[in-house]
Amino acid sequence: MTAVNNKFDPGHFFCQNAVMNKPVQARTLKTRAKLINAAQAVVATSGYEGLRVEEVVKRAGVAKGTFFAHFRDKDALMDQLLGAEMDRILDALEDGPIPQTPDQMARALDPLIRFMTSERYVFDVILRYSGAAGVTEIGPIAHTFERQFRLFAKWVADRDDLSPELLAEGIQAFFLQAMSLQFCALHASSQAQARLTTYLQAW
Amino acid sequence: MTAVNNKFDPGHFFCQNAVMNKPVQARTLKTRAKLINAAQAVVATSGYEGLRVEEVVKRAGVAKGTFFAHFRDKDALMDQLLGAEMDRILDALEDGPIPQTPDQMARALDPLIRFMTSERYVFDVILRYSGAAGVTEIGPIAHTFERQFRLFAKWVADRDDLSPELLAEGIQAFFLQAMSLQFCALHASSQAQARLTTYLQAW
DNA sequence: GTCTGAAATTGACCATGGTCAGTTTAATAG
DNA sequence: CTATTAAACTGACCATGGTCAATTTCAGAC
Repeated sequence: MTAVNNKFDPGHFFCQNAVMNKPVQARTLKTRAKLINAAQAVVATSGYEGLRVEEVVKRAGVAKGTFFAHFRDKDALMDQLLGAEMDRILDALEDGPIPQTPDQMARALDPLIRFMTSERYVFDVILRYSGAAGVTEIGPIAHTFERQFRLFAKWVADRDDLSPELLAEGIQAFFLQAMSLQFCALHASSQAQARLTTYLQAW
Repeated sequence: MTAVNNKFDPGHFFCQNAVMNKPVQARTLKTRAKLINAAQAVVATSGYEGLRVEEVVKRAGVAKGTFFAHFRDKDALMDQLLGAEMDRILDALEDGPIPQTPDQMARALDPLIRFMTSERYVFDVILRYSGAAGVTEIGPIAHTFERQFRLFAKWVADRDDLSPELLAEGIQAFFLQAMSLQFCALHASSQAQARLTTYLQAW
């Protein structure tokens, strides 16, 4: 978890113009990497919930203002961190075989469920960013939801009663519902995966 | 919207013990009412997004500490305000006739959809509180989700292919999905109500 | 009345995310 | 090499939610 290979696409934030090559200084990438690495180190010891911007900049050896020159706000950093982790999980998912039964589907989604519900705060941020806020920018988390959607659509491509897109949106809805209920006092007992299986059988 | 009839059940917060009658001073209720009224006044002029605790206590004429003696945190106040409003909408919904078609259902839910998606911040808080955080306390918003659930179950009580409970959970999942996509950059164009209709037809 | 303990209230203080005018650094022109 | 200029960086400062030891108010006992 610490200092993993950075697959944080460089220049994601500052690429407003695809045509003219941006004069991105090497310094910028270095600082950015320092911030991300510091953040991952903090997460490794304190969890996402315990992430403090002050701590990140202290470890990265930069000023607070620098942080906000690289990330619009703390949530934007979370977006990067969580998005990257979810991408890793989705990579593995896409490599695996296509699940055939609802039970297999729910089981395949287990790693994603575990991560997304690992902390209440994590789930909240993911939900908040699952549909990108502004039309201007679609962040890493929102992208993973697109990937999810396409993956689900692929899983049900051979069903002919409903369109794969509609079925995929349905699966996504149940997927989120199953996880939401994990945090719900009224339904805390039963597991998300089991609940998801039930939904998918009906769908 | 301003200074409506207070249906904020008094003593909801401090009733830890159902047996021994609590010595709740009249002063407490009065302060509490002042805070709620002040909050509603602020919301009426600045919206939920513009709600500031400082502003509320200033209008209520109490100190900041008093606020937090009455509400665990700012979100707890939001829970009360939003829960009360949603209860009002649900009251009207329960009075009306039972919708028969998916289209009628989606149309009936329109007032609820409008309110819940009226502000991004509102939707975020509602989602966060829809499943109460701790088992110890289930707040007003979580209660409205229970009401929703029971209402949906009543709407589909005569279907015999699946249990009303499962169907109701499904409707709730689609209901939230339809609203989430409202805020999503990738699907901003189509309306939540139309999307919900599509889901319900398939369900 | 007044004494007493519990409940309610106060406001100075803290924690933390976020801002921005000013400074430093680096790339390019001459 | 120096001047120029834009990008990157700095850190003092602000905004706002939240805390808590000290104070005030209230209700019941005498």
